[in-house]
Amino acid sequence: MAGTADLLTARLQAAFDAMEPGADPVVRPSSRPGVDFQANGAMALAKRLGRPPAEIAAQVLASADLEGLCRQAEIAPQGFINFTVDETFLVARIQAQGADPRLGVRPAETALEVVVDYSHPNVAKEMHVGHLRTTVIGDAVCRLLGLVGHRVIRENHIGDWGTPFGMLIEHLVDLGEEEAAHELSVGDLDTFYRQARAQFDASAEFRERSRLRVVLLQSEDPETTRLWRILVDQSVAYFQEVYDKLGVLLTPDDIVGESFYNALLPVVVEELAGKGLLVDSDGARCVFPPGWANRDGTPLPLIVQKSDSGFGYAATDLAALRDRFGRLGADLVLYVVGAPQAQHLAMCFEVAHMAGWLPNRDQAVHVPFGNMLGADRKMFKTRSGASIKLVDLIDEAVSRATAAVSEKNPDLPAGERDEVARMVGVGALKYADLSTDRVRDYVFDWDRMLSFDGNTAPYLQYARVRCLSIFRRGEIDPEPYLKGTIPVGLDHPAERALALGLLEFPAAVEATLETWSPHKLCAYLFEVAGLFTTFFENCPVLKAPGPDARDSRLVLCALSAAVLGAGLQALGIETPERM
RNA sequence: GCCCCUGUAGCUCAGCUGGACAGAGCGGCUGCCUUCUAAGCAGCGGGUCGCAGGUUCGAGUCCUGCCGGGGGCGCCA
Repeated sequence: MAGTADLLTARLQAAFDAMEPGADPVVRPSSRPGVDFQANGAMALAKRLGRPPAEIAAQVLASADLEGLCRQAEIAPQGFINFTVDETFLVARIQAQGADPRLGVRPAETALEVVVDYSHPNVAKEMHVGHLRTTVIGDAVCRLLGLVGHRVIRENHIGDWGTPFGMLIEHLVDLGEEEAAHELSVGDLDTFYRQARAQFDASAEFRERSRLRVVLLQSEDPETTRLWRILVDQSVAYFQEVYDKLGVLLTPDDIVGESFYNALLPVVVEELAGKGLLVDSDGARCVFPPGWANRDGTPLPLIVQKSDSGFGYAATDLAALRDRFGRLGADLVLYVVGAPQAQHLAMCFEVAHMAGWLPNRDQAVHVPFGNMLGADRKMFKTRSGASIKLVDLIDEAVSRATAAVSEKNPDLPAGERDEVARMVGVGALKYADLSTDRVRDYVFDWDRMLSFDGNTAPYLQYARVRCLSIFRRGEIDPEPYLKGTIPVGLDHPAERALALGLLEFPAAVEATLETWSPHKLCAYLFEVAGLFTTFFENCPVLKAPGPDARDSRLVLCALSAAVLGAGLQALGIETPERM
């Protein structure tokens, strides 16, 4: 089911083609009173054809078939064509949307195999605020991809390898396995890591042990591997606790850590060398993709193998690309990774393309995001300057929401109150992250994200609850109202505006996926919530003028709840039935 | 020095890939609860869209150059 604007475009296309093949009608929603959409394409044509815009517009209108779609079409002197959509058309669309379990969202023409690389915490290191955005945005992207029928392969590329593991394993040995496992299982990863670091800095003997341990790890010494496995397993269990709290799709099965690619690294080097891409530079084996320059203007290398023969992270990233397009048969790989990695990823993509692993450059996409900032517009940190644990952030969101829910609705039973508070608190945290353009830094503000006013999760959740409460109050089952069999009238402007808004849901989903920008869906849902509350204020439902008006309005309520619910779910935000 | 991102109301953010007078929330001011949840709604006030040029019938949106903020630029990941 296409958006109304798309349908109008399709109707106008032939008329525009007749003027100039391929001419774009440029249909946009209109903000003018009484006008639903406008077509701006006549002006551009007028210039090219050397004729007055209004004349072009008139000719377009004369030949376009708008039967059953538009009640009215008017030409403004500048050449805008203003359309008012036919009410019976709107009603039919509303009924069709309600009857469609997908609410009009069209499956993608071709279902793709999409790998989404996101979250990627580090073993034996605390998950902190820096992991929130990648995890939350990645989760929303996965859900949206699934919504339109793509096959999604989540890959959590955790940091489970590298020289720090010598130090971490030695610290584990010093602590004793049981004590270490205990410490890690309570989630005190920061302390564990800091202690290891402190030992490393303080003791030459420890440094030497750590160095030797790295060698043992790399040579797959069984005992060392066993100790390493303890660190990984404990950390993965801890990550899962955080993911469960956050309500994201990730599971331990999605983990494909850096170590997974170890065996492939020599293959990567071999194949690059075989294609003549590898250049020895100061002892390191590098690829120099064209177009990147160094500080001094010399070509910038992607270092695949360091001069000490160790592999850099570029090698791992290349191996992952090779694996994803080769073994996994991916059509598309998305990297939900912070903006600072842009150059690194672009170089990896370029090299993978040169090596023939990445068929087309546009099949690997960096989905970058900016930082979370504190009120002082600096990196979000605690007063003491430490990074904030993600669990603490989640817990505080829930506790703040608990306070708010208790205050606003003291009648909720304690059990339900806690559940609602969890949905509201976590939802608010996630929505704050999703609702602004991801490439920009955003300012973290508890009060704003938990506010019930404005573009927030609680406001949207509440708008949906208001829809549902009408059914509860009237002891009405909403289900029959989504069958598309109940007559709908759109006499009141608020009803009409709401209907037009609800019909844009599929278009909003598509626009969101086009640029991997969850904030577009957020903005749409906020708009729908606003349209609904206006309708709610102006159009009594249970006390409607008559049974027909009541049923008609119940259809709008049911569909509003469905669209808000589906939209929030697609963003990974839970939807309470009461608040 | 080169490259990437960014600059819109006092604050936080939208602005649908160039369309009609730039929108929303918060904060400020004013109204609205015996009526489906006031966790809400309606209204008022508030912007030379960083600056200067350019392209265009039309620019917050595209191009160039400055200014301010953030980030990246060879063996950490």
